[in-house]
Amino acid sequence: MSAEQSLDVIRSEFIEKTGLISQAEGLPRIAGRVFGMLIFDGDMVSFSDLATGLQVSRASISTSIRILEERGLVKRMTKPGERQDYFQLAPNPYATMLTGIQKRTLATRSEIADTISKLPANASAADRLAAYADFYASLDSAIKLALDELDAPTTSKSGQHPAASKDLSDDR
Amino acid sequence: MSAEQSLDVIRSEFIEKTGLISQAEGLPRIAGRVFGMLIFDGDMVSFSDLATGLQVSRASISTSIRILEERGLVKRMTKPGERQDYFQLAPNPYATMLTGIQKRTLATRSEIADTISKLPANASAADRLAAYADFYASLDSAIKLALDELDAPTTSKSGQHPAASKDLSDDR
DNA sequence: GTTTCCGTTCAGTCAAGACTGAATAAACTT
DNA sequence: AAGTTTATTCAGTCTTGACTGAACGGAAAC
Repeated sequence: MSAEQSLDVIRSEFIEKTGLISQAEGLPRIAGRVFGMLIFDGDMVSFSDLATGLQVSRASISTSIRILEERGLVKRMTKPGERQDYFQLAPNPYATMLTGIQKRTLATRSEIADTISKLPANASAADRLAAYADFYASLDSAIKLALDELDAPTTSKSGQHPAASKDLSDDR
Repeated sequence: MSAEQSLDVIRSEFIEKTGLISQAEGLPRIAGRVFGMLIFDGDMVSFSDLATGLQVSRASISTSIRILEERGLVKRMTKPGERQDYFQLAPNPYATMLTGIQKRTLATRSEIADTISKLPANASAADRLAAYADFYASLDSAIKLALDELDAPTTSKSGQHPAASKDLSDDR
């Protein structure tokens, strides 16, 4: 089962994928599908395009868009002479996602540090708590690196990103 | 509100924190509290200690432990002459967590790559899909770095971890 | 063999939240 | 002003999954 697939099938499979992926990241599934549709269809997708294209109520589109806007992943646009709202991906949505993750990581890291600071000096738990904090510390510095890698302006003339050609099979 | 706090209060606040943190990471809250209790109380925490200490049903402890064991975060032990099971943190739980995250990241990365490979050469979506894939690529390499940082044996004689002394306020 | 102690499984309850339809609001058209 | 078109809000439904109590199974103690 393979060879050729119609672009429509590829497209809708991709949108379903992004729905599931985003769900795993903590977003509602529909918001993920909206995100996927914006990736695939590109600029200037209208509100009703989203509702009909994803076969979902306009109310769901409204709340999904709100969530995506709050997270800074999507930008709302208007066309002169048109009443509808149009949407597109925000400039660098992925860096924004990472920044959000970073914020959360930093918060939990400092909560742990807070507990450690309250601990009496002889507490036997201190070492294990420190290891727990270290985990979030290295997570934090890793995110920082990923951010650097991601929003490096990429001098090459195309919008091509640096990691695009990375070998996918080089795990560990 | 401050000055001194009893160790018990500090402990239970910490356990509640880990419950919430783990919930944000996708684990059930009780599993997070079990994890927190193992961090704080250390080796050899018995099954019934967990149930009574966290004030939850033994059934909940059972499933939480199962989840934590499946993820490789917790080890089950027994004491000679005792019928009860005892638990402690697995050797390097945080590296294991990262490995799990890495696995998922890699999976979604290859799903996106799969879609890209099916795309006709002239597809306008190609660039945006590539950027999406790049995001997971840099996430992946960041995780790899965090792993290196984490399970570096740390030559210093104590179990102290390298990032322990990192300045918490150096964000970006 | 019977009892006791533990852990697991399973059916059922409960709460959280995703999604919808209907009502509302706002802006433009006529 | 009345009527369209479009987005948001809100009450209600439905699904998912966390958690519990009770039944079960197995292993040691008696």
